[in-house]
Amino acid sequence: MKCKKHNLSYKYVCPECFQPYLKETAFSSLEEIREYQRLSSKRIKTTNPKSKINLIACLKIKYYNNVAYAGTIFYDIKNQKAKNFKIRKYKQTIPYFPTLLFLRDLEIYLNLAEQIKFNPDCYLLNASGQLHPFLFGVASDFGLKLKEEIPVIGVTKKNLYKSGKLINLKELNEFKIVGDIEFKNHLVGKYLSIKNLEKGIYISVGNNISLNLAIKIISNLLKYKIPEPIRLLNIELNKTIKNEIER
DNA sequence: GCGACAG
DNA sequence: ATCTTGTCGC
Repeated sequence: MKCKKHNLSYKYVCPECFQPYLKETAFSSLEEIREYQRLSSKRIKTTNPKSKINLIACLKIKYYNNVAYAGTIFYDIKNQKAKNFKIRKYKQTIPYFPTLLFLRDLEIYLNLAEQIKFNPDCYLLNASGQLHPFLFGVASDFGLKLKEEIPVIGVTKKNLYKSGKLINLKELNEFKIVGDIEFKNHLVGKYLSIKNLEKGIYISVGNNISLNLAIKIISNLLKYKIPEPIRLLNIELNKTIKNEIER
C-alpha cells in the first residue's frame, strides 16, 4: 500500500506519518513495536476462568476535539441490567494508526480499570484481541497488563486489515449466524450476525478466555447487532458528550 | 493492477 | 473514530 501524502510504500503504517509520534511512545522504532506485539501475542491465554461469568465491565473511548471521553459501564448478565456508568476525560496524545490502536488507547483503558468500583468477572472492549495482523490487538495488550487474570473479550464492527478470512458460516440458532475467522491456519476470531441484517460483528479473545466461551457470552448479549453493554455505554457516552459540548 | 485500514 | 442532514421504517 502507498501513502498518498508521502508517496511511500508501507505495510499497515506509513513511517513518515508515524515518525513524529514515536517519541511519545516507549519504543525506539516501529520494528521494536512489531517485535513487542509478536512476542506478547505468545503470552495470551485462551483457557477459561474457574468461576462463572456474570458481571461484565465494558470500556469504550470516544474522541471529540482531541479529548478522549472514556466510559465504563457494568452489565449483569443474569438480570440483563446495566449499572454504574462513569465517564472520565483524557487528553489525546497519539492519533489512530491501524494496527497500533494500543498506543492511543491502552493507558486510558488501564487507568479506567484501576478506578473500577466492582470486581468484574470479565472485561469487554470495543477493539480487537487476537484478530490482528500480529495477533495482538489492544484488547489483548489490556488483558496482559491487568493486575489480575481476568477474561477480556474484544468486539469490533470490522475485520482489521482482513486479518482473517471468513469460513464455516453456519446457523447458530433460529436468529443468528456464526462463522470462523481464520488467519495463517489459526482460528483468531468469530463472526456473529443477526439473520436479517447485512453485516455482523467480530469477536476475538483478548486474554484469559476461550473463543467458544467468548462467543457464547456475546451471542447472549445481542438484543441488537451491537452487544448490549457496548450499545448502552455508547448511548450514555453520547448523551454526556452532547451535554458538555452544548455548554 | 487496485484496494484493503480495530477505533 | 469524527462531522453531519435528511430520510425511511417499525
